[in-house]
Amino acid sequence: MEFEDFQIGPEIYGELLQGCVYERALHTGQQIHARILKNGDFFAKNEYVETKLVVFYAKCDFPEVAVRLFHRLRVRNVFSWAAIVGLQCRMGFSEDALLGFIEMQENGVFPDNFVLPNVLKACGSLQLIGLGKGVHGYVLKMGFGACVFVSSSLVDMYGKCGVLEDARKVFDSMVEKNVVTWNSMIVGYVQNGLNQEAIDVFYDMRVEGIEPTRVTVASFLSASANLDALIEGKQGHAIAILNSLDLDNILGSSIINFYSKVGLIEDAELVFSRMLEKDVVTWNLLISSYVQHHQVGKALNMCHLMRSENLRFDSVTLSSILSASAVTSNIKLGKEGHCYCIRRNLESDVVVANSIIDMYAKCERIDDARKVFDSTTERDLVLWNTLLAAYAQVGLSGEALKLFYQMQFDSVPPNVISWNSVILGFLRNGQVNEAKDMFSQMQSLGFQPNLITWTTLISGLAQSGFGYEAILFFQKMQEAGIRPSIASITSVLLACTDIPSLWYGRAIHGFITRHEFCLSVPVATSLVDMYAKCGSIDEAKKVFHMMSSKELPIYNAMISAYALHGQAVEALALFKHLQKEGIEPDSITFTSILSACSHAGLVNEGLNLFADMVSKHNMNPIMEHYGCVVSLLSRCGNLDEALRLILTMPFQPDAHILGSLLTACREHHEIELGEYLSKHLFKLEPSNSGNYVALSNAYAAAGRWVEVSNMRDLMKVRGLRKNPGCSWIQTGGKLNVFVAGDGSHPKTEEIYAMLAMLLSEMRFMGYVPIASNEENLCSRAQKFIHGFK
DNA sequence: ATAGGGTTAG
Repeated sequence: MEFEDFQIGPEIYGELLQGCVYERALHTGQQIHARILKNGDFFAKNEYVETKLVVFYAKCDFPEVAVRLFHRLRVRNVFSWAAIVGLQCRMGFSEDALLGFIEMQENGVFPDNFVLPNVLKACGSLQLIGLGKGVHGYVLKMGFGACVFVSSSLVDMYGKCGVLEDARKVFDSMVEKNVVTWNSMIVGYVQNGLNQEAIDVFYDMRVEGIEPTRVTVASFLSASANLDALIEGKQGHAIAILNSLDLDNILGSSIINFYSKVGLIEDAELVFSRMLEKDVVTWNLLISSYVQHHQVGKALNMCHLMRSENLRFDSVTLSSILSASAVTSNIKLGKEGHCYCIRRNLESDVVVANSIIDMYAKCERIDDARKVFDSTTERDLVLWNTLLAAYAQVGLSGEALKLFYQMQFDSVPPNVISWNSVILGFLRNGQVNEAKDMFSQMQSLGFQPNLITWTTLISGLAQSGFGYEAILFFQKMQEAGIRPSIASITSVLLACTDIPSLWYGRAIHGFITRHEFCLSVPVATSLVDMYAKCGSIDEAKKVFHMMSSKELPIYNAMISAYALHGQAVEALALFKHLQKEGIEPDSITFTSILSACSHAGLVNEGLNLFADMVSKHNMNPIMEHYGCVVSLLSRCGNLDEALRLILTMPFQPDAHILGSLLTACREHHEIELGEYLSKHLFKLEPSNSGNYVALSNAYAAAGRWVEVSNMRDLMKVRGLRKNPGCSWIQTGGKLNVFVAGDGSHPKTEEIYAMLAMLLSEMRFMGYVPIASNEENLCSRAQKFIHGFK
């Protein structure tokens, strides 16, 4: 028998093509295709072979050829339709897939259980819940509900459309479930933020004894990461290892994401280092994790390494880089990032655009932020909120409010974050009543104030000098059942400092202890500050010594406390101790220690420290540092040198530093210079009562009592609050009455008696006199007595 | 049929 006698039919080629589909062997399949064509029409025009060719090219993702062959088909059966719909689905052409689904029915071909999963997938990705429900009806009518592939796709479709109740109904009604069914349910919950439900389904699945796959574990890890669920996530990692799941990019990324979100960066780094192949997502995860934990240097280093692995930055990488620029106010890096986005066409991405706007805002370039905002076409809620927050931050409440109305005009309804920013904007601009008004408006419109709303108010009120109201809001927050955060506690402590009220301060301290808040560094720092400023250095010391591991901020607070109480020796000792502990002092430390020297009149120590700060610690002095030195120089009567320093320092003098010189003018009877400085000061800060007090004191020192009482009237007219310094004006005023009364010199005892009265009056007004108040008053009184003798 | 990453308020 001759070999040629075997008749090889067209079906054999169909089988061969099917083999190529399984193997995804494009090249072999193309050779078979060539042979079919060579063999002539009997083979090439066979319906089975033609269909198989379409299926082959479709499965091998060769859309041009697949579609061309499909259009040439004389008979389009359910198999070729399924191949084309599936191809369009895989290529992301969901609309075309659905058009195919409709067209096949118009041509009398009934979709089968191979087409339906793709159709449902297309409905899901387009979120066409109406059509999806229609397909669901078709599935039930045609009896495909029992097919686990179809029903799992229904679960997925409902999940993608956000209708979790229906996804669950389909899921629960399924008699036969496989791991994909379970996975689809878990994924549906995770993607819709129902993380706890996802975890519950995962546990049910374990009880049923279904072996998890990479998909299961990856989704479970996402849910754990979103819930900060440490134990669950670690279990997920353990399951991945115990089941010897392949650590591919997706599973690996999920593990890294989990560790990053719960703050275990070292573990994230370890998993990263063990991954054999990494893609842009893997790198981005570690980069954004570094940025979120303010390790910008490490993040940028990772960017360089990523580039050396020949991976391109994408929009996610860029939003991390721009965030890094924002948190460090690095405008140079930010602009480079912005340029990169323009070159690579990434600015059209809303998240990237948002990061660019935020970057410019945080680098104090609000006009540039606005320009970028105006250039965007697609504006989501976050984008509006970012610009709103930028205006609020700097107290441009009018702009913020305009934006708040404009976003509603553009049909973007504000959320709690938007309301919080508007409130913040008012508070930063000193518009306390407007802020409170917005607070009640938001509630009447059905928005529940959250922790940040309350904290914004408490902090804003405390900073604007409404200490009592701040404390009241803190109490109201408890009544609303919101547990305070560290930020709200430090804010309410600031409120106690503002009043100042040792009584409330102690009450808040008691609250902290009762509610078992751990004495964290920021809380302890605020407590030290509060006790010091409310007059109890002993309690400040007690809190300070309670902290076992001390960090720089609490040292700074304690040094500043000693400075305030005139205990410069203790401040200097603590300053030395901190350096012995190996802690490098910062700019704030020097502000405190210099002010201690300045209050105690330790001229040489202060000048030496100032010199050390510049030469040994390589720091650029800020206004406060100059202020202390100016005050030191003034104190020893070196007004010329103080003025020279002000004129040569690298910035315009602020009200505080001029005020400090003004105070010196009082001490040294330089009334002309004092008046000259005052003119500038009232221009700079017309509402700073300290300036009025300082000038009044200068007048008082010169015995010009008419001007003293004029200044008091001026303060009254301008609605300025009385502060502890005002008592000194009164002292001057009353001394004058003494002197003028019968022409005799005032007696020491009587003056002291009067000072005692003043101190009790201060207490009555709610001020807790601190040691320096008493010392100041007494020493000044003595000077007067000498002056009058 | 199912899977991973980035943005806003104190």
